[in-house]
Amino acid sequence: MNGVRIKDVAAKAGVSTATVSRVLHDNGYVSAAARERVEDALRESGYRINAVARELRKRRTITIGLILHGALSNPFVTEVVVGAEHAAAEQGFSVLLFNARGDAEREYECVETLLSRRVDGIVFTTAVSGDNVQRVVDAGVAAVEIERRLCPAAASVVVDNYDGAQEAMKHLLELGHRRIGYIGEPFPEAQARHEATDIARRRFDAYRDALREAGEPFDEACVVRGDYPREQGGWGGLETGAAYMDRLLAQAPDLTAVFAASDLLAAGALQTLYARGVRVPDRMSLVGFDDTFAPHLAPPLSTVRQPMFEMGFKAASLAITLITDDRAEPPVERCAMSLVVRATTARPGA
Amino acid sequence: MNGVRIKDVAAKAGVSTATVSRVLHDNGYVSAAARERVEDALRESGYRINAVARELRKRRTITIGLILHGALSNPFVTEVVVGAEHAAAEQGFSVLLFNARGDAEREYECVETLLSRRVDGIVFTTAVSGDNVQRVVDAGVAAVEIERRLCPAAASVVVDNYDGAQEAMKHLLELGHRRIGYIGEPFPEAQARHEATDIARRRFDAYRDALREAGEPFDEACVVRGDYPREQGGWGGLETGAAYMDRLLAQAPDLTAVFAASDLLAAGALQTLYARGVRVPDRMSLVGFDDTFAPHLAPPLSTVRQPMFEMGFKAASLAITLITDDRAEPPVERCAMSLVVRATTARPGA
DNA sequence: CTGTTAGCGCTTTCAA
DNA sequence: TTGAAAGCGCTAACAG
Repeated sequence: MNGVRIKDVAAKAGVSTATVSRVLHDNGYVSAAARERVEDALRESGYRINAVARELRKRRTITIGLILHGALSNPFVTEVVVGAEHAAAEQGFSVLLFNARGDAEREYECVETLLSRRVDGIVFTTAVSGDNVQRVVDAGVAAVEIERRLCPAAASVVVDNYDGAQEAMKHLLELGHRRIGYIGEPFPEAQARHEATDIARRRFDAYRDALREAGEPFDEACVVRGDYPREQGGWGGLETGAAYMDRLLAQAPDLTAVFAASDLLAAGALQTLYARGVRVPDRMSLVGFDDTFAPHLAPPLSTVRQPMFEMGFKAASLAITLITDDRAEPPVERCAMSLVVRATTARPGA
Repeated sequence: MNGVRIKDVAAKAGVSTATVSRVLHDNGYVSAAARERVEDALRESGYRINAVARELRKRRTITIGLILHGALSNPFVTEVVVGAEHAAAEQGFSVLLFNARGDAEREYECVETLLSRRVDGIVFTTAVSGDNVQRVVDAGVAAVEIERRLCPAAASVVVDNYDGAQEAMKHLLELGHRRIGYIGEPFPEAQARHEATDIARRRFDAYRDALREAGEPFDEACVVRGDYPREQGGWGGLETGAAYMDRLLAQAPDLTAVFAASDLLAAGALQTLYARGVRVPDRMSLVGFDDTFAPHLAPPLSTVRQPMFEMGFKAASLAITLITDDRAEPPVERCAMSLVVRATTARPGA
C-alpha cells in the first residue's frame, strides 16, 4: 500500500495538513505561494488520497451496491449492469457488485455486507425477497428495485409487460396472421398475484386479449405454457422452447405465427423449426421478447425490446438522487418497451 | 446511516469497546457472562459493524477491483465477471466493478480510483494499456491480467488460442472435410507481434498448419479475413460474419466446412447460410469459437469453448493469493480450451 | 479476563 | 490565510 500520507506532503511543503487538504479539494483560503509548494510536494511524493479514510471521516462512500442473480449470464442482467455502472461512473460513484444467485439467504448477506460497507444506495436487479429490500430502506439507505416491485417502500424502475406483448401481437395481427400460437412460462393461476409471476401472466394476458379484440376465438391448442414446475432442469430455457414448439406444431398445425415470451424460448423454437424444415418467416412467423440475442439468430429475430441499459441507468441514477433528495413517496420510473422488427415476421404464406 | 457504534453497544452491555470487539471477532479472552451481555446488547441495538472504519484501521479492504471494457455485453466478459465475483465472494472479498470502455485514459482513471480506494488487488479483464497495469504493480497491489499479457510484472490467466483452433480443425478433418474455409478477424501481418493481435493470428495459424499437416494445399480463396480496419462499424461482428460467408460461398463454392474465429462471426455466417438455403450441417459444416451463444443458434453451434468462468475465477483467486503470498515471479495460469460438438458439424455430404 | 489508550488518514471547526 | 486539534468508528497493544 502506498504509504504517502497527507502528513508527509504537509511536512515536505512546510505547511499543515489542513492546508494540504485545502489545496487538494480546492476550498478555503490558500495563498498562491503555499498552494504552489503543496502542489509540488504532491507531485514529487506521488501522493494518492486514501479514500477509505475520507469515507470514514465524511460518512459517505460515494458507492452504490448492485445485487444481481447468477444470471449475469443472462444478457438482460448484463445490460442492466452496464447501464447502472455507466450512470454511477458519470456521477463519480463506484459500484460494488454482488451476485446473490437467486437465493434469498445469500441476498440477505449481500445486503448486510453492503450495508456494513456503508454504501450510499443499493440497486436490486430483481430482488428475491422484499424483506431484504425493506432492510435497506430501514437502514436509511437508498433502495431501488428493477423490474419487480417487492417492497413498496423502495423506489423502482419497471416496464409494462402487457404493453410490450401487445405490441408484438399487434404486429402479427397487422401482418394478417389469425392463428397465432403462444409459448411461454407457466404461472400458477391459483396463486396470489405476486409481482413476480405477474411478468409471465401479463405477457400472456396481452396475447389473449389481443386475440379477442381481433375477434379470434381463444384456442387452448395454440398455447403451450407448461403448467408444471421447474422440472428436468430446463424450465424456461432453450430446450423448453424447442419442446414447446414441437408440441405446438403437433397440436395446432395450422398456425402461421408464434409469439414466444422470451428470446430464449424463441431461440429454442427456431431450432425446432430449423430441424423440421419449417422456413421462417415464409411458413411461420415468430416474435420473441427481451431483445437479448435476437439479432444473432438466423434469421434475426423480430422481438420486443426491453430497454435494459436504460433500466440500469435509471435505477442507478435514481439511487443517487435519492441519497440527497429524500421524498416521502418512493418514485416508480416506467420504461417503455418497443417492437424491433427483424426477419422472422412476414405476411402469412408470403 | 445506521448510527449504532461499538461504543453504544459497550455502554449498553456495561463493558469496554475492546470487549465488544473481542466478542465480535471471537478472539481474546472474554468471560461467558460478559460475552452474553454483549451478545444481547448487539442484538437489541441492531448493531452493524462499520466496515469503512475497520478497513482504515486494518489497512486492508478485502476488496478487489475488476476493470473491464464496455463489452460486458460481450458474453465472454460477462462470464469472466461472474467467475471472478464467485471466487471473490467465496473468500469473503467484495468486488468493485469498473468499465473503462476500451479507453486507456479511462482505464487509467479506474486504476487510480481503485488504488485510492485501497483495493487489495485488481483484475484486468483484458487490459488496454500495459502502463496502467504496471502502475498497479508499482503501488504494491496485486495485479492480474486476463487473456492478454501486456505487463510482464503482473500475474495473468491465459488460454492457448492455437490449441483451441487446432481442436476445431482436427474435428473437421476427422469428419472427412478437406476443403475448409476460414472466417476471421484481420491482423496486420506487418505489425509487430502484440499479444493483442496474436489472438487472431494464432487462431489463423492453427487453421493453416492443420491444413498443411493434412496435406491440403493452402488456398487464399478459402479465407476471408478482411484485412481492412474497423470500417462501417461492423468489424468483427455479425454483419461481418454474414458478409464474409457470402464472399466465401462465391469464392470457393466447393467448401464443405467453415471455421469461424468467433461465435459472433459464426452466427453471422449461419444467417447467410439460412438465407441462401444452404442446410447445416448437411451441405456445410460450421465450427465457431468462444462458446458464448453457440447453444442458442439454430442449429446449435459446434464450437471451441473458452473457459470463461474459470478464467475469471482463477484470476480473482490469483489476485487474492498474491495479496498475502508475494513471490518473485508473477505466475501465469493457463486454461485449456475444449471442443464442444453440437449440431453444425457432420461428415461432408451426410 | 478486561479496560485504557493510541492511532489508521482524513476533514473541519475554531482560534489565531 | 493558516495551524492545532478533535474526531469519524474501529482494532490492538499494553497494562492491570
